[in-house]
Amino acid sequence: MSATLEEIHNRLLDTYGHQHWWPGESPFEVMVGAVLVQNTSWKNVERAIENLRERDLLDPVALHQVPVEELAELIRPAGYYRIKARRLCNLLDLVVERYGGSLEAMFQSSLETLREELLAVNGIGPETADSILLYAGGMPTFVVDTYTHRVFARHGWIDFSARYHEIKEHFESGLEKDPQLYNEYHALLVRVGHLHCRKTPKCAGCPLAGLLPEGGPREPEF
DNA sequence: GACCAGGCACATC
DNA sequence: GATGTGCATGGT
Repeated sequence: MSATLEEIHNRLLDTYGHQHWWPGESPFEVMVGAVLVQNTSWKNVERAIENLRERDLLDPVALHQVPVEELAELIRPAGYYRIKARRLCNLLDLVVERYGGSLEAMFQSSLETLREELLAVNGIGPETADSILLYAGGMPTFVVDTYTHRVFARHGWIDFSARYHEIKEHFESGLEKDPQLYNEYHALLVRVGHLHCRKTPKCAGCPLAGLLPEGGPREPEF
């Protein structure tokens, strides 16, 4: 590896600046957004969240009262609306039944315990769980997404076959255990990925282009 | 019209 | 463990 994790981060930060992901939103709104954004553009998620806000449903107990069919219609703009409604209900069951509807109480749990509990919810996978823990709870867990995988594999910094947990460990073992840093790093990777590292790479103008291996980006099948 | 987006569960081999 | 498929709206 020709650049450290910190150097890569700083290069991205110099280019794009702070991303302010989920800065002024409530933890609950962040949690809902984490589910709705699964394989979906953020723009669509915003419309769905607006629908909930207009009805004062951005509250765990209030949203828990809403029948799943009604919830589905409200979040329709986010896509996959029927399955996401079910997933939100599953998550709300955990929040309300185990933590009395208090996210504050929920985030008192240890990172390890809470991560297990979230992963046990049908519809919450590793990325959604880590997004909730990091962005809603401020807990130090690194979020890995498609762009993280793609950007790092194409530069030869990890293997294309690396699994979620391996990539997460790669970052967490090479960085200070700092939620702010994890937050910014992940957001910056999404930013550079969105601009330069989609299914077909656009390396011209990419701040990481100078770090590419000989012959350009690695390409198995993505 | 084709392609894509801040995944996940489930079926099958 | 590795692949393949369904889920769905809205932007480019």
